[in-house]
Amino acid sequence: MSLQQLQYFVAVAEEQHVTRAAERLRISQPPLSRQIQALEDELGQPLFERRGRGIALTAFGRYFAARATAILDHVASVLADSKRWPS
Amino acid sequence: MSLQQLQYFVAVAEEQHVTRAAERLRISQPPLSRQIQALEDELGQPLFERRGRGIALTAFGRYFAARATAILDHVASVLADSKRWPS
DNA sequence: CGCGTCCAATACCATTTCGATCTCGATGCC
DNA sequence: GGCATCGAGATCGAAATGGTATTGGACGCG
Repeated sequence: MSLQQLQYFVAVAEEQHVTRAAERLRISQPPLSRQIQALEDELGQPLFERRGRGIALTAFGRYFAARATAILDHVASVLADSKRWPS
Repeated sequence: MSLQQLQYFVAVAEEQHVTRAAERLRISQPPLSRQIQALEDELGQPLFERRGRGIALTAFGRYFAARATAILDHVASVLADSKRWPS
């Protein structure tokens, strides 16, 4: 699991749409799909249901999105602190 | 910044010794040194003072170690939850 | 139905990143 | 001074990541 995967996942979860999330992240759609799959494999849980057209978060996906966002916020706050640190 | 860099940094901070930390992490010493440098570059702050022989945490390094540990704990707890999730 | 469109997944290749080995420079100890 | 220790630098091979092209399946519309 990587912070990048968390960022990718949160983007997809917010957009509910892989292609749009990929555009937002400035990458192309296939690598994004693969990172999401890799994350699901590692977690041992599906994050999205694959519908005919598009995707939808599972219950676990909703839980995980909340936790992932919290972690990313934590990271962002530490990064901001480091910029403000009295050197 | 990556979770791996945080793990690497915490190991070095705990060991206060790059080579021992590398052994604990099951990698070799040079890549570990480089990851620490990359992290310092990104943070814009030195995490360690390079002494003649060995290293020592800076004040910022001590602060950052605490935050990094918290983030890693958060990640570990989410991972553990995902294993326990009622599928 | 059947065709076109939309969307994610797959296949394949290029590039970047990461780790291992070897070596050097600096420092402390005898 | 000579030697051991420790972190940093250089170089190479392996793994991970991203891009392009394409496929496969589902929906909408005629």
